[in-house]
Formats: sequence, C-alpha cells, structure tokens
Amino acid sequence: MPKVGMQPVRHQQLIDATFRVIEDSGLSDVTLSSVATEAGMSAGIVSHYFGNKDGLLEAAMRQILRDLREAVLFHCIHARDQSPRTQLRAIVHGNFAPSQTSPAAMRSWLAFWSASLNNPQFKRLQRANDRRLHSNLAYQFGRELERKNALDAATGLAALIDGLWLRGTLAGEAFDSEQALRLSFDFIDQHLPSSNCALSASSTKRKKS
Amino acid sequence: MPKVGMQPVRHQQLIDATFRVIEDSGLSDVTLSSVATEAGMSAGIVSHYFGNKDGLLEAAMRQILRDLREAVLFHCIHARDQSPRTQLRAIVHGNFAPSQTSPAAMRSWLAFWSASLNNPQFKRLQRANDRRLHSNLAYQFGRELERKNALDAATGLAALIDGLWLRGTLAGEAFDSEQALRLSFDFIDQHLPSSNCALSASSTKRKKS
DNA sequence: AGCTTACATGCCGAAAGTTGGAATGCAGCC
DNA sequence: GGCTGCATTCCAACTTTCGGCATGTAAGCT
Repeated sequence: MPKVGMQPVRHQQLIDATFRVIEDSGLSDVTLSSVATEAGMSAGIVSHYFGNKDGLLEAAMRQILRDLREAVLFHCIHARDQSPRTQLRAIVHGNFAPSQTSPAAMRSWLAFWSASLNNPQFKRLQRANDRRLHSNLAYQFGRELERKNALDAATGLAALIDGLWLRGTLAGEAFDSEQALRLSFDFIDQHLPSSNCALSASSTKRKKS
Repeated sequence: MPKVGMQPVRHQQLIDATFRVIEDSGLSDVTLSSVATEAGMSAGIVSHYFGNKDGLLEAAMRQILRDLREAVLFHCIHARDQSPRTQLRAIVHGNFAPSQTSPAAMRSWLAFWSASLNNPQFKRLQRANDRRLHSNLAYQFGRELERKNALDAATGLAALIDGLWLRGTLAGEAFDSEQALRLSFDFIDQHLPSSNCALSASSTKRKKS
C-alpha cells in the first residue's frame, strides 16, 4: 500500500479530520485514535507525521488562522484604494466569510480560544491574529479620526465582530450573517464622521408613541 | 474528625477548588483528584458529594451563572425606575462587575462556553442566560425605540459586551473595565434617540488636518 | 449501643499518548 | 535484475491516568 510522496496529502487529511472531530465531539474528544479513525488510518500515524498530539493541534490552529487571513485578504483586495468606510466593510466581510461562519470553524475557534489560555504557543498565535485585526481597523479609522478615537473605534468594532460571532456560535442556530454585517456596518457608519449623523441613525429612529 | 453539617461547606469548597483548577490549568485538567487535592481533601470525596464529575461541573456552572445574575441585579437595584439609559448602564455595569472580570471567572466562562457546544445540559443553562440578557436589553431599548430597532440594538450591545469581555480574557493583561464601560456606554448613547447626536459623538470627533 | 454522616484508601476497567518493530512498497545504484 | 535505503503504514505493546466504586473507619447524634 505505501506510496511515496504522501506527506502533504496525509497532513491535510489529518488536519481536516481533526476539524471534523472538533465539530461533532469537541476538542476534548480529539484523540490520536479518533482523528486517525476519522481519517481512515491507524492510530500511530499521527505521531509519525506530527511528532505528537500538540504538533497536530498546532498545525490545525495555524490552518484556521491562515483561513481567516485569506478570507480577509480576499475581501480587501476588491476594496483596495477605496474609502476607509469601504475598506472597513471589507475587513468585516472577511471576518464573516462563509469559511469562518461554518459550524466547524466556529467550534474550532472557540476550542482554540479556550485552549490558548493555558497554552503559551496557542496564545502567541492567537494574539498575533488579534493584533493584526485591531491594527488594520485602527489604521482605517485613523484616516478619519483622531488617534485616540480611532483606537477606541477599532477596539469597539473588533469586540463587536467577535461578540456577534461568539453569540452566533453559542446560539446553536445557523449563523445570521446578514444581521452581523448590518450591525457591524452600522457601527462603522456611526463612528466615521463622513457619514451624516441623521442618515446613519437608521437604528435610532424614535418610537412612534 | 467528621463533623456534622459539612455538606454545604464542602460543596462550596469543592466548587471553589474547581474554579481554581480551571484558572490555572484549564478545564481539561479538572479531574476528581486535582480538584480534591486543590481543596485539601482526598480523591473520592467529589463522588461522595456530587455523585460524579458531571455533577460537579454542572454545580460549578450554575454557580457562575448565579454570580452574574446577582451582579447584574445588584447594579440594577440602584437604577430601578430610572431612565432606560440609566438602566442599560446598570446592566452593562453588572456584566463588567469585578466578580465577572477576574481571571478565574473569565477563564471559566470561556471553558463552559466551549463545553456547552457538546453538552446539552450546559447549552441549556447558557442559552437561558443569554436570552435573559438579551431580553433585558431589548426591553429597555424598547422603551424608546421601535421594536425592530430595539432588538437590533439589544443584539449589538449584547455582542459588544461579550466581545469586549472575550478580548479582555484573551489579551492576557488585566481587564480594562474602564474602557469596556466607556465603549458600551457610547454604544448605548448612540442608539438612544434621547441623547443628542452631536453630544453623544465623543468618538466621532473629526481628525484635525 | 446503634445509626447516620463524613471522609480516606485501594482497586478496577477503560482509554489515552507514545514508542518500537515489522511489513510493504518505491527509487536509485551497481 | 537484485540489493539497499527510505518513506509509509499498521500493529502491539507499555505506561500513565482517569472516573467510579466498594470497603473501611472515625466521629457525632439519639
């Protein structure tokens, strides 16, 4: 059976299998044998390719971070050289791309977040990711706002994105991308001065009484 | 040695020990013996009081939910019969109360969130909590906004709260309550029509250029 | 004195991570 | 063509540890 040049193929298959196990059983059920079984191979194979269990998990986390980076980049390309508002929207769009709102992705994110609290390596990866998002947002806001306000707006929008995502994950139902985008866009409009106050205030319409 | 009436004391000690283990080792390191050791007792004791491991974890989660409920309630009491803005602020304040922003609490929340994805019982508890927050917010917003807008504002504020919290947890540094409160209050002001647009826009001050 | 509560200890079955060996096939060199 | 080395894969141990339970014992209550 053994063929040569299987390394990259097996790597990907095992990482994919890991996400599948996380999706329907949780990180605590990611064992060498559950992953191997899911991938249709035998237990020892994981150690062969990734050294040990941590190696597998780290590879999986890098994959998920890369996917997000690519999703954001993909949306940003189309907004290149546009207004801050458009570029901010693109960043938001990337964060809510289908690849990021699938049940598998959301469960994996939550699992890795949780794990990163006690794993320095995970923490490093995750913080680098956080900072990139924040600094991207801050740069765009900074084109129209004072630095202090831009930083606040970036922190707020980053939190709003993560919060919408988190609540979407925990809600159990399918992720409502439309609502997430709408609320995020509203947030952007309310912080950028170029958008007229009265116009942006679609959600501050007074109650008829 | 055995004294009578230890049950409630031991219950609490074991739950506290559980949080301590979660805080500095993560949920995956919560074992019957690690908890018992942390509490200064012997291994079999957990089964004695909680039946099994799941019983302990469920009791711990109920505790954390109760703590949040009480923190929110405590702040809301002082805002009783006040304006929606004041009451919304009180809810936010409760969510960022010290008991909720301690490293132990934040790590535990994240761990339970993650676990709730694959544990129906945890999911039930957690969703009930989510809905209470959302409906409280929606009620207050609903006093000044049309229903549709109130629901959006509630979803947004809930997400912002959770997101600020999540990012605070993952940041590794001490939680910046002041910033979290400020950003949440800004969000409230920007959605309530009663606050003047120009006044609320402290964070939309245009860049000097 | 007997019953209940409170706790420790020890054992067992299950499962996990890791390692080493063996079997199998591919590629290049003589 | 055959030998050798390397990559690939499975299988079978081995060690550790976890959760659960049964047993034993000490302290109070009535």
